[in-house]
Amino acid sequence: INSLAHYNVNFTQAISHDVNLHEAMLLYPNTTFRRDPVARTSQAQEQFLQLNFHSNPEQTLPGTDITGFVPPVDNQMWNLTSQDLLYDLDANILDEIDLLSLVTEEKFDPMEISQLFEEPDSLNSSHHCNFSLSVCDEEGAIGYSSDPVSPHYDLEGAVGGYYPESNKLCRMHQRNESGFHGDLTFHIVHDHTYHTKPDEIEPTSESFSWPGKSQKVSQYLNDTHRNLSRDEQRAKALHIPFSVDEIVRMPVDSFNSMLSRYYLTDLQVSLIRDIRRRGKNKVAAQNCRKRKLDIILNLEDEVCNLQAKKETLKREQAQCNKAINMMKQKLHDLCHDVFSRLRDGEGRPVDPNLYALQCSHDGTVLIVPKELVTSGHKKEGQKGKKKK
DNA sequence: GTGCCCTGTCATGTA
DNA sequence: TGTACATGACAGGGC
Repeated sequence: INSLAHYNVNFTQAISHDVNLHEAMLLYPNTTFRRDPVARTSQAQEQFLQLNFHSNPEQTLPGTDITGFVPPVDNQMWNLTSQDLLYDLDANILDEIDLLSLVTEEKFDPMEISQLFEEPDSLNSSHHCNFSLSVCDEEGAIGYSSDPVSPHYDLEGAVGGYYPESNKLCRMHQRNESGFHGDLTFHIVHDHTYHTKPDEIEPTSESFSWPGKSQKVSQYLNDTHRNLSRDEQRAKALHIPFSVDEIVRMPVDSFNSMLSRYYLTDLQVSLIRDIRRRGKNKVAAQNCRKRKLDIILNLEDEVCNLQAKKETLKREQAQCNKAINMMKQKLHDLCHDVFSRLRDGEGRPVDPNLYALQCSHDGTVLIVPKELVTSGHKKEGQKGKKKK
């Protein structure tokens, strides 16, 4: 604040002259680039898609006189303004894209990146922002500045002072604990975490970090350490203002509406579409495998059932064979008993080797010479061996 | 080191 | 034509 007063900065000139891209974002009535992070995390997607329209356009349109947004020298007012103005005007998208290309490389080398961050030349050159206030952003800063007396305000990427080209010059700033850059006039800490859950952002005692290294690198390592999916890491690195889950589950209408309403770079749109495609396919693959497993299990059950049925049929067949053999034995015994009682006309026993018993259709039993029986059987057998 | 299993991803086909 | 879904094939990681 003191520096603000001290330098007597004309924000109107600063914004309107040097920050065309974000000025356009601010002046565009339908811009959805401003979002309430609290609402984002607590409201349904259909709501956050329209968050922008809940706000009074006049409040979001500083017009040509941004002094209305520049707070008086009042800490509280400044905090409100920094939240209102700077939170979602994330000027680091392209910055993040560049970093993403580093962190998503398969051959990503943290040491190489860390060297980039450590190089004094790159640090010095990074401050050549094409910005009247010549400040650089605190990338990946978590949460708003809670220090109302902090005299450091970073307007780049906040009020909209952001050129992609200049950003390239401004990226990769070494950060320190206080977030203070010695040659910076203003420093506004704003939230790049969007909707991400606090536990995904806040470092824990378990997460490791490299002293002196960029929070970005540390965050990447933390993300990896926490097993964030690759798409989650990509989305976070590219500041995609939606969670992977939201992107995947979003109805197609809402999805298309989101793509058209929100100011998204081509790379962001491409990533979002890839995330959605991969997410959908991941679920489909899971369902497919589950289905295949169910089919296999069902087939195994069916095999078990058929095997059990086969065993039952085998047992039934054995019982039937046993019954048939018993009946044959009874028939043999019965025939033997009958022939033992039979006598021919001369009172002699009938030889069972020469005669056989034959049942007619009317139930009468005849004693037939086996010659006739065998010849008759031969005849029947020649007809088709149907009767035995 | 190797094999198996699980999971994510891609390519392709279908509705 | 775009989208969702299903599925085979492949790769990578874990055990």
